[in-house]
Amino acid sequence: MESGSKSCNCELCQLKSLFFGHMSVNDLNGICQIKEEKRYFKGDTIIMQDEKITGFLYMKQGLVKVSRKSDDDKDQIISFSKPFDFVSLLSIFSSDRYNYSVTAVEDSTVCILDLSTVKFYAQNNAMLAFDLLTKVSEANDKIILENLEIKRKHLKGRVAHVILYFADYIYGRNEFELPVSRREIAEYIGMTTENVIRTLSEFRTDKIIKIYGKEILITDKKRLQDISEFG
Amino acid sequence: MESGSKSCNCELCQLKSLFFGHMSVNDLNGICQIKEEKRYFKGDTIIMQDEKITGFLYMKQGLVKVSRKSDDDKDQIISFSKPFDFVSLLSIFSSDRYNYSVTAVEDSTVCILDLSTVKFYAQNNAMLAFDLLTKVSEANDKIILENLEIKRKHLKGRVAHVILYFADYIYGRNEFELPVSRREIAEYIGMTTENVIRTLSEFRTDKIIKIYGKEILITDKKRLQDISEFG
DNA sequence: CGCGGCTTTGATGTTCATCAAGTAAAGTGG
DNA sequence: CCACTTTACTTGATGAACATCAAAGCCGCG
Repeated sequence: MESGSKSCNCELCQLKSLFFGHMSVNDLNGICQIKEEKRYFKGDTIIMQDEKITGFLYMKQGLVKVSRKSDDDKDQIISFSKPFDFVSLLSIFSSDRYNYSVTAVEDSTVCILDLSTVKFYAQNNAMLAFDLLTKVSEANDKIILENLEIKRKHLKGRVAHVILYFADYIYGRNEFELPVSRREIAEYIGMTTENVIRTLSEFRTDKIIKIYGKEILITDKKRLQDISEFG
Repeated sequence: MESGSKSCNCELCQLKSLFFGHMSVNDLNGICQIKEEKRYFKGDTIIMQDEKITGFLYMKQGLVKVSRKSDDDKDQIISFSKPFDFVSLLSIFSSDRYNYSVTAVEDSTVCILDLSTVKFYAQNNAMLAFDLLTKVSEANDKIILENLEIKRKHLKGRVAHVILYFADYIYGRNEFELPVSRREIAEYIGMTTENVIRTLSEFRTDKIIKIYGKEILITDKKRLQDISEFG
């Protein structure tokens, strides 16, 4: 079923099913021909706030932060997202410019399709559009729920929550290297850098975690969960 | 083109274009036959968190709050929404139960369609699915941006922001009756009821607003905007 | 008429931001 | 490669912002 001239492996991509499970092999090849796979290094900007939206992006690998710079020039981090979370979905169907920036916090690989092409297919393939609808809805729900969760906690609970977020949701283990700076944690939970540091130090003093620079090791998970839940 | 037995006026509804601009007259009549128009009074619960999602709702008239009760039994208000904001879109395509409650804060009229029917149409009508995609994306974007805006402000800025939100966005005039209690404002901006009241009193003392119970009159809008922006 | 919820104000204490100062780490240019 | 600059991290001291507690008035409703 090789039809195009360019080598194309989208059919084998494990992410195919997420959006394109309901596309014909022909259409998939059509999309595949125009895709561009791009690699970003930690710190690279993938999407810049206020830029015109021309691409449909999805992450194959890595970790990114979604953030927004407000009028007073301060960054607020909206979410840390890994593959299958599809952060670029945030405003591509509702705006012509990005409301948020996306930055790699770990080396990341992204597939880029031409947005108008994807829109064209979506407008002609109800199942594809419906799949996108589901994904957009899921991605947004996750962000809103997570932000509510953080909002109802105090400083310590928020910091505990973030550590658990990385341990359980992002890495799936109790020892990991923090992919972000103390300041970025602060921008995420809406507290100051100093207080994030102070809280981490306090957790260390209380033997809840061990810290070696960016390395975090959770030694008393139960306590951490209690603090997150409220304490 | 009268085909059904039930009287049906969806074709005349001004909201038709929002979702169903790309449906055939026949399909529209099909949907219209099963629609139920329902009236709610101030205080009524329209959607209950954790309930099974069976309906596709949209507001024709009124004002509602979208809120979530957390584990510790406290309410957090996510947004105040008026017609065309389509709050029920929040999780109907990503979850089988509601993540949020919706409550009328003014008398409200809502149209209810059977969700599985709407899904069926969406899965067979790409333009309809695409329209829904746009709406879902818009509704979520608005919520996320608004919450970021509030998050970066302090108490006074938040209260000022809420007053301006009602004045400019909801009512379009500088004199209006607050549709919500002080406590609900507090639940929305993430502060205590006492401090919301204190701040309102302070604005009154400073001759920025006048207060007669629930009636608010903005007398110094420039100041209020400055405080909201940051002061 | 009395009860419960909403509103208001004051007093008090806690939480958190800010300021300051210093160390460590990492990038930059000669 | 080293001096230099910048950025990240850390801790302490102080004061501001905010929550909590308490008490009382108000209003609607059974």
